[in-house]
Formats: sequence, structure tokens, C-alpha cells
Amino acid sequence: MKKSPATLKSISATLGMAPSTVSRVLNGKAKEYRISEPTAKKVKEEADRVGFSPNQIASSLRLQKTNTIGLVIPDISNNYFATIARALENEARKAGYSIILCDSQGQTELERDAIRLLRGRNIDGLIVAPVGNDAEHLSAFKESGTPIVLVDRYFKEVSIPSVSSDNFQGAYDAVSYMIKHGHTKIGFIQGISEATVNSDRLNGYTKALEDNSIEVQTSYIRGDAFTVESGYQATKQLLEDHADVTAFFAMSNLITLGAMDAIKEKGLEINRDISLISFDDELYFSHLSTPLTAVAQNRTEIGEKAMEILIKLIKDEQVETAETHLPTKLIVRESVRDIR
Amino acid sequence: MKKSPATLKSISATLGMAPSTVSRVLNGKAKEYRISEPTAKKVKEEADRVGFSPNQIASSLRLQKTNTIGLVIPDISNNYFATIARALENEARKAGYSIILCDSQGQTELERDAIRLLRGRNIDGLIVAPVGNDAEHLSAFKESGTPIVLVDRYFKEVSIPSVSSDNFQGAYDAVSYMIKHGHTKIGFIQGISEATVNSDRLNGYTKALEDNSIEVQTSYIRGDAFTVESGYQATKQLLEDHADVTAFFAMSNLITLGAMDAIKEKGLEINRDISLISFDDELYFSHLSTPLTAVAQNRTEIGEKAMEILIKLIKDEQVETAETHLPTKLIVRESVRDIR
DNA sequence: ATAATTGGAACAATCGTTTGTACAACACAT
DNA sequence: ATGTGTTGTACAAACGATTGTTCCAATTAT
Repeated sequence: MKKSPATLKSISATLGMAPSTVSRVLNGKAKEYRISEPTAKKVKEEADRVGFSPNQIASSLRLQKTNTIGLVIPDISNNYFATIARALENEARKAGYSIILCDSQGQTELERDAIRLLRGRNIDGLIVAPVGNDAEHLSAFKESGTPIVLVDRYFKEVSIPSVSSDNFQGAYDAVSYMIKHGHTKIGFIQGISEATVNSDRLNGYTKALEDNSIEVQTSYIRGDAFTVESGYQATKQLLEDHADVTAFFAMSNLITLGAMDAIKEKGLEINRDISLISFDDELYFSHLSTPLTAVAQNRTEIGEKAMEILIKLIKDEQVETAETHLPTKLIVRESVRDIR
Repeated sequence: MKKSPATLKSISATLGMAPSTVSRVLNGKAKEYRISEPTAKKVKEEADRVGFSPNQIASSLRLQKTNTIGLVIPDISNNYFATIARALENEARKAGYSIILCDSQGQTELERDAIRLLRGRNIDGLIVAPVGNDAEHLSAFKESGTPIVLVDRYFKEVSIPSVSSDNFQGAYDAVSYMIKHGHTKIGFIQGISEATVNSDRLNGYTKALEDNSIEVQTSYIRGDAFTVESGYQATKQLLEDHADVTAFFAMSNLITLGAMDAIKEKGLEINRDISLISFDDELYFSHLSTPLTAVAQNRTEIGEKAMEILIKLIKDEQVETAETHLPTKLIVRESVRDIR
């Protein structure tokens, strides 16, 4: 059976006082409201005795503040998002906020549902790693007045603060590295082409090629989702259509996994037969049959920064930048062959 | 600026009705309380017009039910827990519950804090993947009357429903497989020796050896945490102390990673020089330099089952079993060499 | 002695929703 | 004309914490 916990009322009743007195003592406002020492002492003792902890629901209702932050991500089982989530949770906790986790499973519809739900739960702020290209519901949420910060993805057309990697530079560095090792026919295995993260990376890829006077072949650009399956199909197709491609640049950890599947299936070996760089690093990359060179994103910092901005917004502080892009780092391992 | 959303009161005011009428219509209790068709229609239209959505906080306070479930896990960035979390979230959402995520970072103290916090938030139920050997705070929580279900770990001494893998059988199968391939000197790289999951696996290991008349060497049993570092140290030490060990059995995905580090560092190659099986499978295991044989746990089902039990408990339904153990599956790849 | 000040604590409203009950209006039967 | 029953809705209390205000009594000032 459910035991009903102590309340301000129950404590005040046993002490023969008013709830307001008890509340003030426990909120450290005894001085301010001239509550005598002996009274305060009695209250504290009784509260300790019954293990009082204030009902957050009641408090939230009264104060119009839930100390709760909504988090909507496409897939918590994707280590990239999970690591960001961990950082977010950690920062939130330190600042006295709890996280309500919603997994949108990569579906805009579920993302929309989740945001609706969270609004009903009166969250103080919202962090979203958006899935689609549609930001309608996001800007609508912003209009409601509750702070919102995006992670990973961002939208050019709507001005919602966002934190992500410097996708252009990260891609530029990786492709430059490939070119330096003699590669000119480089497949670009992308996610969702309309996504800004994707086009920024594509721009980095294009710029690196152009800076080295290499013509961009649009037929080298394949793929339509940030998934293993899309990575697999795109890589497989490209391998079949253009056997002369010497290197692949995969736009996410999952796409990389799919690309590796396709390469393996063709009986090719990374480095020996084909080169590969992954945008996004994983713990196990160094243990692969060919340790993978990767563009490491600072996932933890993405989370920390996003939460920092959100909390500032909640506190009504000014936030300087709309889009924050954190530097990436090219982790060189053995998956790019020198074919000069 | 914050826009104040529509409330029952604001709607009732514009319609010149009582809040109770509006509430009843919107909760589908119009018939029951004999509210006329025209009135009901007006209410619905107005609610639609202003995009009314009921304040969950107020509702929770009144109904003493938050439709919220607490989740405390050691590390959301560990894919094992993240995948369980995804399943939990998914099931919870379908049943109308939201998840408050708390990462205990493998520390009992943070786990305790999280549970205290969640209690204050009046969660309807709690799921914990406990970190330590201390279940005091867990049984204390249970005493409060709020349902609680454990995942991954469990405790012999306290009767809290739990869902995890059949650790004994999983270990037994894996070790039997090794023995069948000629291994008799098998290192057991464990996590926390006091944890029931660990001792159950150790029992499976021991039983498999005994069933094959192989003496158990306690010096082959190493390690003290479910971490990369512990896996690394234990494997390294064991390799140095007993060069005659031909195989390792690692008790978690992270321990496996540590073991691989140690093996690589010694210049050894998995399969050729040393065999390895991981308790817990990972997506990338098939892409490793030597694809890893692993005991696959049904993470998704662990999550689904746990949530199913929790929701039954919340609804005050009877739950049959205290401890649920789901079958594991040995995924044979190439990391065990046949040395017969 | 009366008025003004201060200390100490209670009172009451509020947050928004839910629900048991009261109440007014009308129809119908006696 | 009086009583009974029905219909449709409003009223009010409750959930628990918070806070502006009020109130009483004791002290100090006039």
C-alpha cells in the first residue's frame, strides 16, 4: 500500500502551527518573516523526523516552474546522441533540472508528438536533435515563449540557437587529408541531403576538391539517410557504378557501419583496396580490422554547451550567438591509403 | 515573452460557463454529467480554437498521478544501457508515461541522490539498473509504496522484481563452446565480484568447467569493475602471470574493449594467439580485426519486459515472477580458435 | 494612559484541474 | 396547487506549496 508522505500541512498540524510558517522556515525565509528561533528549531526537527521532502508537483504548480527540461533525440541507442544526452543530463542535474527523455525514432511525427507532450508537461526548456527538414513545429514551440536549443542539426531559415560541430571545416580537413594522400575520386556517402549539417559537410568536401583543382562529380554523391541501410546501399551502388572511386567519406557513424558492410561484401579490404573516413568517431574504431580514420566531434562539449545556453535562456540572460559550431579533430588511423 | 496558455478557467470565462463543465466535456464525461449537446459543442470548438491542452502539473496534483516513470542507469552512453533505455522509453510512451532520465555515472551516491530526487517528483514508478552491491536505498524506496523494477542487476537478499539475462546459462554456453574447441585454461575477466550478475556468470563458467572435469583455477579469475580500464588491467595482468592461458571470457562490452586493448598491446592477435568471447554483443563486433564471438543479450526485450512489469505493478495488477531471466544467444564469429 | 511601533505567527488566496454535490428550471403526476 | 422527478449547469472543495496581507499581543514612545 502507498504511504502518504509528510506534507507542510501534516507537519504544521502536529506542531500546531500554520503551513505558511513551516514553509518559510524550510525555505530559509525565517529571518525575513520574523519567525522566532525556537519555532524555527521545532519545525526543522519535525521535518527531519518525518523525512519531509516538498511535493514538487504542488511547488511547480504554484511557482509555474517545473525544473524540468525536455530532450527529444532521434535515437538514444545511437552512441553519438547517447553521449550528447549524457553530457546534457549531467549539466542539467548540476543546475537542478531533470531531463524528460523522448526518443523520436527518427520520425518527424513522433518528434512533433513529443514536443506537444512536453509542452503539456510545462517544461522550463527544450533540447531537440531534430530529425527532418521541417522546422515548423520547432519555431512554433519557440513562439510559445519556452526556451529551445537545437543540437546536432540546425536550420538556416529559422533562428533557434543551436550547437553542433563545425561541419564544413571537419569535412574540409578530412577531404584535404585524402587528397594529400593522392585520392581524387572520393565518394561522399551522405545522410539527408536537405539537412544543413549535410550540406555544410558537402560544402567542405566541395571546397577541398576545388581548392585542389579537382572537379566535383555529382555522381559520387550518394545516400539519403543517416542510417546503416542507406550507407550500405549508397556505398554498394557507388562501388558498382564507379569502380574507379578510391575513397569514401561517410557522413555518420551509422553510415560508416553500412559502408563497411558494403565494402566487406564486395570482398574489398579497407586501406588495401579502398580508403574510408568516417565523420564521427567511435570508441571501437581503433579495434577494427583496419583502424578507421575519423572526424571526431566533441560530443560532450556539444551537450555541455547546449545546456549552458538553454539554462541561460531560462534565466532570461542574453545569449550571444545563434549558431555555435565546435571544432572537430581529424583522428588519423589507418584507413586512408597513400596512393601518391 | 512567455504567453500564458489557455486554461479551463479562461475558456469557461469566454464561454460564460463553469470550469467544471468545460473539464467534463473535454474529458468525455459530458454524457455522464448530462451536459447538453450544444454546450458540449461550444466547448469543443473553443478549446480547439485556442489550442487548449490541459496543464499536466495541475492534473497530477489533483489526481496524485504524474504519468511519469523514473529511470536510473549507470551510463546512458554505454550502448547496452542505451538500448535498454530506448526500449523502456518506447514502451512507456505507448502506455502514456514519460521517462525522467537520471545517469548515476556508476556511483552509488548519485544513484541514491537520483532516487531521492525522483521521489520528490512523485513518479508513478521507477526503473533502476543498480550500480553497487548496496540495495538498502532500493528496498527503502520499495517500502514507500511506489513500484520499482530492476534491470540488468538484481539482488538475492531483497525481493524487488528484476529483468535481466540468463547469466548462468549464457556463461555456461560460452565456456562450453570454448572447451569444445580445446580450451581448458580460460581467463574469466569479471566486473564486480559481489554483483549477482557476475557471480551467476561465474557459476556458469565454473559449472561448464566442472562438467568437463576441468579444475577451476581461481587465479584465472580477475577484474573488479565493469569498465574498460578494469578489463584492460585484469587481462594484462593475467597475460603476464599465466602465459599458458589460451582464452578469455570478458564479462561486459566495456571489459571486452579493455581486454582487446591489453591483447593488442602485448602484440597478440585474437584467434591466432588468443581466443576471446564477450558477454554482451555489439553491432560493430563483426567488423573487428577478428570478428568477435559473443553472448548476445536481448536488450530490447529486457527493456520491454521490465516496463511491462512496472506498468502492471502501477496498475496494481499481480505480477507472477520476481526475477525474470531472458535467454541469451551465443553468436559465433571468429574469435575462438580450435586448438584441439 | 493612550497611541504608535514591532515582533511573531496565522489567514487566505493562488496555481489549474477534477469531482461530489447543490441548485434552479421545467415537466409531469397526483 | 402541491409534490416528485428530470435535466442541465454551477458551486465549492480538494490536491500541496507559496506568499501578500492581516491580526494579535507585547513593547516602546508620547
